[in-house]
Amino acid sequence: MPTIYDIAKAAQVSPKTVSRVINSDAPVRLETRQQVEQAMNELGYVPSKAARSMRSNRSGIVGLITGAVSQSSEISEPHGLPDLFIVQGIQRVLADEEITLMIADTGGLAKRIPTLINTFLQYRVEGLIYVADRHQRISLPPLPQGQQMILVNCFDDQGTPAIVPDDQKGQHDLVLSLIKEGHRRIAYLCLHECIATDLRIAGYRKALGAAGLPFDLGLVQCGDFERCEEEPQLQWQIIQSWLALPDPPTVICCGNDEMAMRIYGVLRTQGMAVPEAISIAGYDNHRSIAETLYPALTTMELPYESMGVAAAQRLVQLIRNEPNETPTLQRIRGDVFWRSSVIARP
Amino acid sequence: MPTIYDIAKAAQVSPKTVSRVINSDAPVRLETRQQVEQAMNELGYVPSKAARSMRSNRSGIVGLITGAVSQSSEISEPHGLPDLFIVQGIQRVLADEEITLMIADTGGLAKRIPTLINTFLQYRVEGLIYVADRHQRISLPPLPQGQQMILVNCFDDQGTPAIVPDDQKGQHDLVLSLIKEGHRRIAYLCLHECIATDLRIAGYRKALGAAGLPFDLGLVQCGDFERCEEEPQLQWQIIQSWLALPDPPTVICCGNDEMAMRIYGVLRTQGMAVPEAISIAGYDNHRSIAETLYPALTTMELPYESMGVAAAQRLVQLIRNEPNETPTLQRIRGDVFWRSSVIARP
DNA sequence: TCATCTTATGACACCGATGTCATGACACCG
DNA sequence: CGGTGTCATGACATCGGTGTCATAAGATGA
Repeated sequence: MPTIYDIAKAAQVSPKTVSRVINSDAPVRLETRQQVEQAMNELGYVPSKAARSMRSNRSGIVGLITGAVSQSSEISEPHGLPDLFIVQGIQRVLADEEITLMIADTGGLAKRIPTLINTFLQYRVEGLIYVADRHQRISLPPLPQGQQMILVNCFDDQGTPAIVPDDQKGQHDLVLSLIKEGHRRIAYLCLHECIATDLRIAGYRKALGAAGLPFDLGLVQCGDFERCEEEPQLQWQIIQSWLALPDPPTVICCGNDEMAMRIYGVLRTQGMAVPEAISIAGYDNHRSIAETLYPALTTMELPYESMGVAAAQRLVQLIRNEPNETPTLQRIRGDVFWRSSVIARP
Repeated sequence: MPTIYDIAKAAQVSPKTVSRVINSDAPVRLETRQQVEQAMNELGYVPSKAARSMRSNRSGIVGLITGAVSQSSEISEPHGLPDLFIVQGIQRVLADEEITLMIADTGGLAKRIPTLINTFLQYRVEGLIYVADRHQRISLPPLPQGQQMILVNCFDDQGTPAIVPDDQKGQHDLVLSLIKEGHRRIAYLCLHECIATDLRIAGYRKALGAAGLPFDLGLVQCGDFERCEEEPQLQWQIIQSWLALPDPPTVICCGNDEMAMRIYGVLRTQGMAVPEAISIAGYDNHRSIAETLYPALTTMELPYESMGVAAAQRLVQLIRNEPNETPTLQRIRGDVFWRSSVIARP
């Protein structure tokens, strides 16, 4: 691979002049420039980032740590929307900023994180991004002074800037949409106990309150049986108990789109049509499910892509040392995606 | 960030001795070593890969180009198994080899590829991997002499080493499994015309032939209507026509798991139970669909993860200049995943 | 005891870029 | 015509490591 010295020799100028042509940071005579450019083309010159970043102290690299890439396949637990979508958003923003993304993967093992961070530090990354696979509280090892970091889909107690989904507002908005369509009895088959579930139940409750509807504790049940064999029966028992109520629900909100997909199966096995017999709503807007299901699923977007965009933008701000007034914990909102699994009620 | 010079000063040795401690490539007196190590710990020393790779000419980086990260969200076309799983496999192997992965994304625009390659060359990557989103023939711009590259899920005419799924064998094995379970009339609702479809139809046909069953052209239909509004009706028309045959099929193979999921909906809307009325098989083993559907879907694995592993291993071989006798085009086989959407026939 | 070898360490150049400063050629101005 | 400023270019040091070679101290052997 040729260097500026090779180019300099070929173009009969000094290496520094070649550098000037490359960076156009000082005037170069047209004729000289052309000679240099010709030499670069002929020799197939590609500048070395290593040499460059050594001098300039700017690597142009951001490191991203995630369990996304390998987690889902090693651990067979039910997974919601793949956090890959977060990476998408990040990637898009960084590409525009001409920053290269290095991705490392924990493989589901948190203990690998310090090693991965160390590798990134060796490359002198200008920023670090940690992406969690679900909304959670975390604690990462301390970083060198001045090393920027952003947390995505998680937060810590050290005041590291963090981007999380607005789960409360999300469930709130979804339930409000259902109420607007005439639903008055809204059941909620939620996920297991976790931060997202707590926030969403709070949002569900708040929406009911805002519409003057009573909060019926019996209409909120955990429908997450970790895909055990009896899950369909257990879920059907819950639904049956709801249907047996004097004032049964007209719509079931599911903890995520995967659960909604399974509920489709359960209901149909029992001869109940969606949405004619009962409406179903999901959560995540996991498009490969929500759009593909028949009928297509009404759901609340888990705004992973937007979260990625927000995270990258904020990191770029930090790197550029631009002032920003964003609170440490930044909650990102999603939209309701209205599809045919919910029908309006008179 | 401290350098070896800072460490050298603190430990009262020369920079070269610090280097020797780090690399343990020459004997260092125990006492000296401890002084150096203590200084490194106290100052929080992290070696600079940039400086290192400049001297040693080894970056420790492999570049990966894919449309995976952003494609699915920008382009709303039906997508099969996310090629992210390929990246998983690659990641796992490279992590073991202490190689760092840089990921760049075309954002669905092929014209960005030369720029992305150029960025990687600036980092002096030791190898390049191009991952396509579906099995296809491609053509990439020429690389500098000696630059190693591997194609995954695609191949070219220049003899670049390539890893592709064995689509023919895949459909063949799936159909053979169905035949073993007593199915004799096997319909195939395939995807639109493409390399994978051609190979799979060939495999389907070969399996029938091997079992002495006739190949009935009428039982192979394209069921891919690009998610248009009328898709369910159009699919139902095809299925109806099959059911009206004197000897109707007992199982429908779908082009992929997403199509199978939609067929579930169509059949159930028409009051037909899966698998009691008719069995369904998919393709891809897209686990978040196949395992979540109710009943769970029998399907052929599209071995993306294995392909990633194979690609990374082969690239490492090339980088290390190890001899290998693998053919240019390496076909990777998957397994049949037998679940409850297919029942045995007497 | 002296030549030879091994061990432990340092001096110095170099990898490929860029920042700083110097220099020569002109143009411009009074 | 001499001083000043701009343009175009080059010499040289530097970033943070590592490869090469030199060297001093101690061990080994005939």
